[in-house]
Amino acid sequence: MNDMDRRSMPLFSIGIVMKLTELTARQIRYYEANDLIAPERTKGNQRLFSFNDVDRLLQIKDLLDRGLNMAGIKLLLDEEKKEIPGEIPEKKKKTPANLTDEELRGILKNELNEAGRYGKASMRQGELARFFVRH
DNA sequence: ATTCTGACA
DNA sequence: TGTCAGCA
Repeated sequence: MNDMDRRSMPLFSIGIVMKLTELTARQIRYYEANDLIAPERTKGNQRLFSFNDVDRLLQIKDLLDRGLNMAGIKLLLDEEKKEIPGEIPEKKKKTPANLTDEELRGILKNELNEAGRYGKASMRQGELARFFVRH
């Protein structure tokens, strides 16, 4: 079994994850409800989180502190997820946590334009921005 | 003792 | 997001 498999192995109860991330059970469940994480379940329906889930939660916590709301975080995480599966990150690929607030704004702006081309086309740029980012 | 879902004086 | 209820 390789390291990647280990990182996705279901190991921790929500109680342990709470201590590891300093997030409340309410928050953790809320993020799952919004598809930011997808922890496994035990026979008894209890959540089992992997190292990846914990990292993801820490990432979410950081993004939240930096002003992003659920929608904005989902956009970033979804993109990051579709980048990693492909090639091997040669150098130091930038994860949302490594981005400066300005870079973050830049990326979000592009995401906004993209989103604008689809479902949210009716919303004006400004409104869309406020929909994803606060400040 | 823990966690889960649903709901809101 | 907190918190309480009623289960498993």
